[in-house]
Amino acid sequence: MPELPEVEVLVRHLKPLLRRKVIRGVQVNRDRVLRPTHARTFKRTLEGARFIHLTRRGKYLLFEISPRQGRQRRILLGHLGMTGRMYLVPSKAALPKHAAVVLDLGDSLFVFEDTRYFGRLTLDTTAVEGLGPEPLGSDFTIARLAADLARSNQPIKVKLLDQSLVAGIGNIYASEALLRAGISPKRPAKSLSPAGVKRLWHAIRQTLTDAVAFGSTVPLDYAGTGRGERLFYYGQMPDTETRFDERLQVYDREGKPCRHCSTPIKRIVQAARSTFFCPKCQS
DNA sequence: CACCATGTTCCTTG
DNA sequence: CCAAGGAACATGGT
Repeated sequence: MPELPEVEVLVRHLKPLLRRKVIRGVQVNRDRVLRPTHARTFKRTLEGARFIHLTRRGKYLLFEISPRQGRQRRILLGHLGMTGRMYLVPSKAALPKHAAVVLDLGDSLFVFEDTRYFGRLTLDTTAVEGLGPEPLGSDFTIARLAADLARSNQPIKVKLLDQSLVAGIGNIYASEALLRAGISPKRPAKSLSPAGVKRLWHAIRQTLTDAVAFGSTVPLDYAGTGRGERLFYYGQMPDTETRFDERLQVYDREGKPCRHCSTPIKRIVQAARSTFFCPKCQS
């Protein structure tokens, strides 16, 4: 579930639940997700620490924590990788098979579950230093996007996955944004016209904004009753029954009719990843 | 068994 | 030095 919209919704959900909570205990089941922090350091730093703020940067979660007395506030950096989830469960709840890290908050447990263990929960924050602007922030301007694209020969779809260009777009929303902009994923980044860049800029922001809005309508229940806890990547709207995948225009729709012109959606592989597009709507 | 998967990083090649 | 491509990471679904 991990692109910017999913992370944004998760952050909004967790923020009030974690505020001022003190970490009473730390259980690390998979050292790899702490990289490069050592389990010892991780436990020593977090035990007794208090959650102060939670923000998002690209696909990363930034937990600001206040360690035990005297020490400087620190950032605990989270990333969901491909299959990561973070949620709270009752203290006595059974833990999932792939619970990588569990934090005891006294009245509940914070669980970082990750089937494939590609995610992170670490005290090393260097990963966010190389990120480009927030796509929904004021630093991400049409002029900046145009200037950055003009220096790249990469196919535009591949370039959109470059987190130093703009932070937070992943494989699903890259295809979705390009359909919205009417631009072929195969076009070299530098070949986009000024008008094309402008359409892409709007498409990126609209696609992500819409996804966040959709996710915000999905009832999340991490409190432990066990239903609706799968985040909106797998969720559905309570009113319309619209499933997440039914909202997508091209992603994972190879061979199915384009929702705009009925032309079969095509799938190609770029940089070893699937790209979906409508050959008629995009050029 | 084969192939595919929401992501990032490292290594090789040019 | 940089750009681009591919493999690796690890597990599960179809």
